[in-house]
Amino acid sequence: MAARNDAPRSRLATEKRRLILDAAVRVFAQQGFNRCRVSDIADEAGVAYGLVYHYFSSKDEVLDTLFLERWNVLLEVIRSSDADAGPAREKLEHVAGFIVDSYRHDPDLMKVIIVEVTRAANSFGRTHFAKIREAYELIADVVARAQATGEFRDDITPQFAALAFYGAVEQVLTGWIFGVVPEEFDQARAFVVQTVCEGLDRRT
Amino acid sequence: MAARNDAPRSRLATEKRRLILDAAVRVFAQQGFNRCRVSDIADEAGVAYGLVYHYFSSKDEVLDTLFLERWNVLLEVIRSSDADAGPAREKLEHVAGFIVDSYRHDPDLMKVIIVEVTRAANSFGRTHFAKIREAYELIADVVARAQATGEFRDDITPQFAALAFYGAVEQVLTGWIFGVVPEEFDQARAFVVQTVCEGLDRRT
Amino acid sequence: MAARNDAPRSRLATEKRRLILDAAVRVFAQQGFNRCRVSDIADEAGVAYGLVYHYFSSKDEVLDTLFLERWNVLLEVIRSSDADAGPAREKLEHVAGFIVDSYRHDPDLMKVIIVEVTRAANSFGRTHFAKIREAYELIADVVARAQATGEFRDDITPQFAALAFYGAVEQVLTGWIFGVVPEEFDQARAFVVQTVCEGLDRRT
Amino acid sequence: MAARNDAPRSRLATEKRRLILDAAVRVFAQQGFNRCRVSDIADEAGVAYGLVYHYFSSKDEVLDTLFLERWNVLLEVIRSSDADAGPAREKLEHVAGFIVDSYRHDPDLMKVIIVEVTRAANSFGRTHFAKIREAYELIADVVARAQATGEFRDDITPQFAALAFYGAVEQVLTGWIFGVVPEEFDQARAFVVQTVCEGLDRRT
DNA sequence: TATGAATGAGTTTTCATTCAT
DNA sequence: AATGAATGAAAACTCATTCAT
Repeated sequence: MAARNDAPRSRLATEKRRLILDAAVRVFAQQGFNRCRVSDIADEAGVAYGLVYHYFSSKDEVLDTLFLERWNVLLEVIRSSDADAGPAREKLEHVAGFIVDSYRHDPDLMKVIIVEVTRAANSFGRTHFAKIREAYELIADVVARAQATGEFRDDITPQFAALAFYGAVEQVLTGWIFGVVPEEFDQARAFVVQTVCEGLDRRT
Repeated sequence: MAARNDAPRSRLATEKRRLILDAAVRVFAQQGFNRCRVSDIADEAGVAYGLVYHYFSSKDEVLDTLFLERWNVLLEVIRSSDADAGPAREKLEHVAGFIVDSYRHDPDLMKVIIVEVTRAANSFGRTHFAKIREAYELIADVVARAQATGEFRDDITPQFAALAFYGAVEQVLTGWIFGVVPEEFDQARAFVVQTVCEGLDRRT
Repeated sequence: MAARNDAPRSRLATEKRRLILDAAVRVFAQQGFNRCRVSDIADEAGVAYGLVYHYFSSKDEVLDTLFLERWNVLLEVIRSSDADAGPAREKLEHVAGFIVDSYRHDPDLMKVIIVEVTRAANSFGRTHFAKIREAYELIADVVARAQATGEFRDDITPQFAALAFYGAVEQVLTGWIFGVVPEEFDQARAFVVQTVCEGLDRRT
Repeated sequence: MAARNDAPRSRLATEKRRLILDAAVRVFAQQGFNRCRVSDIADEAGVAYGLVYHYFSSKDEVLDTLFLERWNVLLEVIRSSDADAGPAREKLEHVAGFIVDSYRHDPDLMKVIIVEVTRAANSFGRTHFAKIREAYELIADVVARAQATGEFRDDITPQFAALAFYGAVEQVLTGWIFGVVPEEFDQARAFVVQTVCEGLDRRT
C-alpha cells in the first residue's frame, strides 16, 4: 500500500517501477498517451497489469512522474548555469545543450514530455503549469541579467526573449520528432543559440 | 448524406454547421480534444447530439475541418507574401502578423490548432503532416531567397531558420495562452521578427 | 444527455427507464446489490449495456432511485394516516398494512429496500439516513399524540416505541424474506400491531 | 498452514490474530464489508497485508469468524437462560440484556453482525442461515413454554413472537447505531421486554 | 511468522457512433 | 434537417489472492 508514496523501497521493487516507467516512455512515444492502453505499458514492461496500479494511482500519474523526473533536472540545470560566471550566451548554450543532449540520450522521453505534457499543459487541469512556467522564468532571469550588464539589448522584455529562446529549441526538437530536419545535434545547439542571439540578418 | 460534401446547403443548415464548429473550438480549447465528449460540443452549440453526426462523419472530422479551414488560409498568406516584392523581413513580418491576428481574432481556435494538431505528433499532427510541413517549406523558401540575395546570412540552413521562426511565433502564442506574457499584439509581431532577424545580442 | 435529470421524457423513453428499474429489482433481490453486475441488469431488462448509464449515472443511483420511489410513498402514507382522526392503533395498523401490502405486491422490491438500503444505511455514506429517520420520526409523532390523549402509556418514549414498532414490522418481512415464517399477510398485519400494542403478556 | 485450524498457537501469534479481528470489526463497521479492502484491515491492525491471509483463508472467513465467535455465545446464553427456572419474561430480559451488553461492550461488532450478517439475506445471512434461525427457534421455545404454562397469551405463534421480540431488540440497536435514540442501556433492556410483553396500550 | 510485491480476472464506466422517428 | 434514445466495444481501475523472500 505504501508503494505509491515516496517511502524507501527495496531494490527489487524500485527496479520494477523503473521498468514500468521506461516501458511507458516507449509506449507513449510510439502510440501517444491517449491512444495507448495501460495494458500496453504492462505488456511492454513485461509485468502484470495490476502492477502498474500498484506503483501509480492512474495512467495520468505515470506521465506526471516521467515529466517531473526530467523537468526537475532541467530546472536544476538552468539554475546552475545561471549561477556560473560567464556570458549569458554561454549559459543559454549550456541550457540548449542540455535539452539537445536529453533528446539525444532518450528521444522518446523528450518526445513524450514535449508532445504530451509541455504542449498540452493548458488543457486538462493545467497540472504542470507552474513547473513549466518556472523554466520560462529562470531563462528570463538569465536574459534580464544579461540586459543589466549590457550584454543583451534591452528593448525586448526578458519574458519575451525567454519564450523565443525556449520556443526555438522546442521547435527544433519538434522538427526532429517529426523528421523534418536532420538530427545534427551539435550543430543544432550552436545554431539555435546563434539564431536567437545574433538573428538571421546579415551583420553589416 | 450530401451535407458532408461540399454541395451547396441552405442558409440555415450552414448556420448550424458553423454553430457546431464554433462550439467545438471553445470545447476543444477548454477541455482538450481527447477529454471532451461529442455531446459537450452539441451542448455548447445548443443543438441535438445527433446533429453533429449529420454534418460531420466523426469527432475527428470536426477537428480536421477546423484545422484545414484556417491552415489553408495561412498557406495562402505565406504564398502571397512571398510573391510580393520587398525584403524577406517584411514578408516574415507579414506572416507573423497574420498568425498574431488569427490569435487576436480567435484565440481558442489558434490554441486548438497548436495544441491538438500542430504539436500532436502522434495523432492529428501525423494526419496533417504534409500540410504542416508545407508551411515550414514555404517559410524556408522565403529565407532561401533572402539568403540568395544576400539579405540573410547563409550559414544557417533555410529549413532550420524556418523552424526557429515558426517556433518562436508559436511559442509567443503559447506564452499568451499560458498567460506568461502580456497580450501586446502589435508589439509582439514586431518583436518576434526583430528577435529572429536581429537576435538578442547588442549590435556593436 | 438530459436523460438523467428530471426533465420530461417521451413516453417510450420512460418505459425503457422503467424496464431497467424493474429488472434491477429482480436482479438485486436475487443476487444482491454487491454480487450482481450492471450487465446483469441490462440483460434482465433486455436492453443494451450502455442504456443503464444513459438513465442512471451509476449502479448506486439505480438502487437509490428504487429506494426513494418507494420510501417517499411510505412517508406519505404515514403522514396521511396520522392526519386521519381515529385511534393511534388504527393508524399504526394502516402503516403496517401498507408495508405488508408493499411486500405482498412486490416482495422483491421490499427485499431490496430492506436488505440493501435500510439496513446498510449506516455504511457507505449514510446516503439515505435522513429519509429513513424521517419515517421513524413520523411514527414517533403518532405515538406521542396517542400518549398525549391517554391512548398509549407514556412511560416509554415515542422514539423508542417507534423503533420497536418499525423493528417488529421489518423483522416480519425479514422472516418472510428468509422463509422462516409463513407468508400469512393479513394475519401478520394484525399480529404485529397487536403484539406491539398489547404485548405478549396475557391480559389479566 | 496449521494456523488456520484450531491447533494451539503461540501467545504472540494469537495476539496478532486478535489484532486483525479487532481491526476488521472497526473497518467493517465504518466502511461496510463490501466497500472495504483487505489492505484496510491490515493497515488498521498495523500488520502486513499478507498476514491476514496467514490467519484467515479469505476476507469472508474474517467476517465468518467474527460472527460465529459472538453468535455462539448468544446461543449459549439463550439456552442457559431457558434452562433456568423462573418466568419467561425474565428469560427474555436476560437475553435482551445480553444483546444490549454486547452492544455496550463492543458496538462496532454488533453493528457488523447485524448489518453484514443477520440482515444480509443474499450473502452472509444465507451462509449462516441455520445459526441465525437457531436463535429464533430457541427464543420461540421460550415463548412456547410460557404459552403452555399460561404465562403468555397463546393466540400468537411462538415463531412470530420470537421474530417480534428479536426484531424489536435488533431495531433498538439499530436506533443506537443510527443515533436516533439515546444510548440508555439499562432502560433499554427493560423497555424492550416491557414493550414486547406488555405492549403500548395503557393497561386498564 | 511476517512482509508486501506481484498477479490478473472481474467490473464499472465511458463515449463514439448508429438509427428510428 | 433535427432529435436524442439506443448500442456495445473499449478501457480504466479495483482488489482478492498468491507467492517469493
